[in-house]
Amino acid sequence: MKILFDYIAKLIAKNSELSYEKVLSNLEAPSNNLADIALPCFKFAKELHTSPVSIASNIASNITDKNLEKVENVNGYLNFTFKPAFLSDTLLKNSLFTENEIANFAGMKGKTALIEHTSINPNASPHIGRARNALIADSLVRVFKFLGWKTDVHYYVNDAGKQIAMLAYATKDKKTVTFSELLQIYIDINEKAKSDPSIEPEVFAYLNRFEKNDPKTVAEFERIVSTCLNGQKAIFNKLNIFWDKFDYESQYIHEHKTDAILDKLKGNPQLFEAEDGRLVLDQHGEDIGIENPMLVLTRADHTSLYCLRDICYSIDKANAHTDRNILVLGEDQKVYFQQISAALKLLGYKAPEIVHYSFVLLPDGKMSTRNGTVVLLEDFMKEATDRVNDILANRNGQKDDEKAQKIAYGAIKYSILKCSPEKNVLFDWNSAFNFTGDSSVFVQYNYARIQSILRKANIKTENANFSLLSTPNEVTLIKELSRFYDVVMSVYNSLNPSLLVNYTSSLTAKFSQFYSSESILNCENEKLKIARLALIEKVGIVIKNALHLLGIETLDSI
RNA sequence: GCACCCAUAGCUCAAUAGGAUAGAGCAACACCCUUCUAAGGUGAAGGUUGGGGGUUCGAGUCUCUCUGGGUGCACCA
Repeated sequence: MKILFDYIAKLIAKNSELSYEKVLSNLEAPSNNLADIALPCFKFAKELHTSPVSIASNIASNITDKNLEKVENVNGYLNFTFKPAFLSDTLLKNSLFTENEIANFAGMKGKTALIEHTSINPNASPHIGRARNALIADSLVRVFKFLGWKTDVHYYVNDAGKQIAMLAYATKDKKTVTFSELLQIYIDINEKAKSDPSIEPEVFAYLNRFEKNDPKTVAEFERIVSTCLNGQKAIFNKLNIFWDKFDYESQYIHEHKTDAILDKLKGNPQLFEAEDGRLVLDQHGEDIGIENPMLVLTRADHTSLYCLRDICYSIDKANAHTDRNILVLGEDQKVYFQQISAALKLLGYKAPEIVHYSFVLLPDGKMSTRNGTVVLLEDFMKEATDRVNDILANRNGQKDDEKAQKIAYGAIKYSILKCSPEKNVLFDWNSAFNFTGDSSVFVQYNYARIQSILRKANIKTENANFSLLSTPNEVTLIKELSRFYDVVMSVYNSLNPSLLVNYTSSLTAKFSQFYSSESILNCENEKLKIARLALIEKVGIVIKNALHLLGIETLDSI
């Protein structure tokens, strides 16, 4: 579409007193079908001392162009409609569709991004709320890679916390521990600790021995953490989500890395020692949304607390000196992150760019790992796969695990990524398995239709004449197709993958409408047939790329 | 109590850095498979964009306020 904006801006600049730059920055591509491109003239009214309507109609009457079908004033909007043949040909020849084209054009090749995400506590199987973190971040990683970036994806493993101590304590007499039983063990020990006051001190004794690097305790912690982390990784890997590096919180304890930070803060007026010896950062005056912003860095004995280790970790990440440093974090950590950011600023480091997301809610309220009111990601994955497999058996006469997984996992990702990150997502088992309408299945299904047609046609499309594509359905589809690059860039700029879901959905709907109203293979005109085949080939490429950026796979047949 | 986020059709969500007639899907209604995959398409129906004020030529979008939901508020991670 950029190329047409440029075309119109030049045309207007030549035929009016408005400058090219001013026009270009005010042009719009209306989503209604009143015009292909429009210039709202309201802003120019003061400067030109004329009404928007007369500005638009004056310019309209000045312009004649062989590629335009219509130039008109509609209530102060200067509306341009291109001849369909020109529009189709120009857009299909000049828009960017492939990874190569887009990465080359974007001009960001070789830039580096460190992205940390998920980083959930290694205490249980992840629930679908946590999955939101991984899905959003993974899509961003894919977008950065697509644009030519080198990404370094990190996972911060909180392997030194009270919850690990609890699990270590609860499993101390067990010979083996499996991933699947951890959640129940965690729920049980939390329940038990409520009524048995002797447990808590024992747990803290565990934690204390761990921090003192007692080999036996460290091994017990490690057993829990590795069991859990491996289980979590396996689930995410099934969803094609991977990390480059796992950073362990315990290194900051065992290697005393936090000491350097305390040294650096020594003498700083914001740092003070409380009566009992704790080291505290007074953050009054910083832009932090709580009444009494204090960040407690250490215990009374000056051993580090989580936030100090987190600051240390953030500095390690900052010292990687990547072009961008991004962190995906739940909304529950907003204030905490503000505090960490302020502390980093004080120490002379830049905080990561942050992407917050809201929680997934169940129809009866919130999820809670401790109470066991959660929907586990792996349960959701399994149930969805089974249901899709049943449908496949019904349609095709046989089950197909590989297809079922691609479809089911796609549906999960699509439904979670569809919502804007700042909004709560409502998860409902009753409507989670709707595979019709606005879902990834609809997109995958139409992709399969395209591939089926291309297989049957088996014709080379290189010499296609795009100017033959002029029906309203074709033009609408082509306009939508040409937006792909802009959408990828919006996701890059806003760090919001839901835009890509909307686009994919809308592109597919437009293809589907074209498909049902125009014949492709049975098209009587051979040249038109080739042009249409070339068009759907490009639609297929964009759908495949768009889904790929969401972490969703395509199928050549369903 | 204070701070931040959210509120759009019966339900789940859109609305391209304020722009024209607020769009999809689900559910409910009427149609369309001798035709490229019907997990599809077409039509009709569904809205005082939570309430009230303000800014603007123009507000779902910005602002103030009220209501309701989410999240958080020093020695947890």
